[in-house]
Amino acid sequence: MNSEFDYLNNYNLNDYERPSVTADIVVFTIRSEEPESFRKEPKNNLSLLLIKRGQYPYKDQWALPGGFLAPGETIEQCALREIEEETSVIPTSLMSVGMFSEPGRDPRGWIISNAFVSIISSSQKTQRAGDDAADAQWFDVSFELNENGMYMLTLQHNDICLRAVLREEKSRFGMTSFIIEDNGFIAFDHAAIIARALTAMRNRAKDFEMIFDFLPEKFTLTELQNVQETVMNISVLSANFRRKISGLVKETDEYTEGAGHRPAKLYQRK
Amino acid sequence: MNSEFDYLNNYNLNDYERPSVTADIVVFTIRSEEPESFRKEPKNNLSLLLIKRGQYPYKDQWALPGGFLAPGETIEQCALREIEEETSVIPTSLMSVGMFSEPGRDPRGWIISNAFVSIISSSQKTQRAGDDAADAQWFDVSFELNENGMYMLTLQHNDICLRAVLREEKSRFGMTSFIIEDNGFIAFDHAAIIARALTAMRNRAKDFEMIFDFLPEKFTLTELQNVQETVMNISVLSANFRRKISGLVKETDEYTEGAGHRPAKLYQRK
DNA sequence: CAAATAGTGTCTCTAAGACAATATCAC
DNA sequence: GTGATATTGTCTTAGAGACACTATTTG
Repeated sequence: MNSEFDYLNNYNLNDYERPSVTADIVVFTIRSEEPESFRKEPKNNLSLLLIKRGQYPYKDQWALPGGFLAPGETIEQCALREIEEETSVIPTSLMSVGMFSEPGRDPRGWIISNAFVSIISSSQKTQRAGDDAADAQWFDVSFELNENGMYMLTLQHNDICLRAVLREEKSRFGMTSFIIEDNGFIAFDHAAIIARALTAMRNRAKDFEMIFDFLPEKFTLTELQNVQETVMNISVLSANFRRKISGLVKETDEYTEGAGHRPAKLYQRK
Repeated sequence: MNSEFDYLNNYNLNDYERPSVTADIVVFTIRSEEPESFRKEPKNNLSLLLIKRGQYPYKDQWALPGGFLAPGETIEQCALREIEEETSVIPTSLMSVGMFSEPGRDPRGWIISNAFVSIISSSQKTQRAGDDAADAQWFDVSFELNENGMYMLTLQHNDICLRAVLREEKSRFGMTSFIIEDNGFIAFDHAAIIARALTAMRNRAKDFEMIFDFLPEKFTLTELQNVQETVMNISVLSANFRRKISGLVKETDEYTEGAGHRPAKLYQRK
């Protein structure tokens, strides 16, 4: 009983209670509405993926895709596996936005969740999500601070409208946290996860990070600008956007065509 | 068997294997060396807390403070509890730097860890750590990129010198990851945790975040500048530092005295 | 030509970095 | 006065934001 081998052989993790661990993923994409005129550019909407729950708790309500961490995989692999199961698409990017471990957050028991942001580009068409018969749907996102200092999170899909109310919690440093005042029929604490994910993504999008992931490999600068504006819910002058982005992209010798106006050069990420 | 109550009562989380979950904390502080001349300002060192392991695995090697998540607490509460147990100090700030869940990272079994950065200010003297008889010691930190593209992490306490070699792993976005080439006798994957923690803290310190936590409530601007320089391992011009920090601090009407040179005004964080 | 987007030039203002100069204490 | 740090001023340059202007395609 003195060697490391003996010690580890007799070490029993079952002596301690253990939580179940899940990965929940906020999968974003950008969807375009049909333009009124053939010349006009389409209007973009930031959307996220929700799954209709088929079981208790929160049966028939909408929740983030996610699932339990399995032995032999990392939490990132778990997140990617769950996204693929729901969308049949493997996203190229994944960002952790922290752990949610508040006791009582899941009525089924002691379950803690690592939350992620992931982005599916407009070129990666997903069969499984979006079919009107399916239980996986894209919801248009709106997230705004109202005059009472409350954050309103609105998720909309056709006539389904989920509207959660959250309050920002000041923490010493680290990730911004949100407290749910009204979950708006979004399951579990997922409204708070979505709020944090949006905040984290918008922070990144300021420095032009993550915005490339919404687009195919080749894109026009206007498309890229539209992504940033849609994600951050702002509007910038194209001359300034082009100047600032110029160091992060490289030209190709291809152009768009047949758009009813001057063709645009296609760029790639540098 | 149709109601939510029945469903939850018969729901058994034990059907799935579960990992043990720990919080590991990189606790930083700044320690001052004695100046050569009574007039000179002391030289500052960035230090972090390591615990000498009394048991296998990695017996007699140095590891980060940390421990298992217990039922009824959040992962943040767990981290704070572990810091308090080791230092008898409750830090005012805590930042998550992500999950470490690589299978095989812990020889004892399936154990995943949420890593944190925490800061103890120079005014919060800790009895338990630092006593030469104790198993908890402050190690001076050096973390640099060498000419071969490898990151060298050096931790020093008196004649103990731990030197790990790491490689940066490019990930699509999110936190920077490091791969351990040589753990330098630092237990588990803690060298990679420390590397990520340092990177995250330095990124924050750029915008003057977290640097206040190293100091007491009232401080001189030179002290604050020294903290930023020590944490980031850079050197800036004081005139420019003062201009940039001016919006984040407020004056008090107190001054330092008896320092052998012009007194400095004390400031508070705004 | 009209509609619509693509792309360039330039003015102003702010902020960052470099550096010079002055202020004030303890001995 | 000397040594050391504290504090202010200002020059130059880089970058952001605003805005005006030109270019190019399709119906």
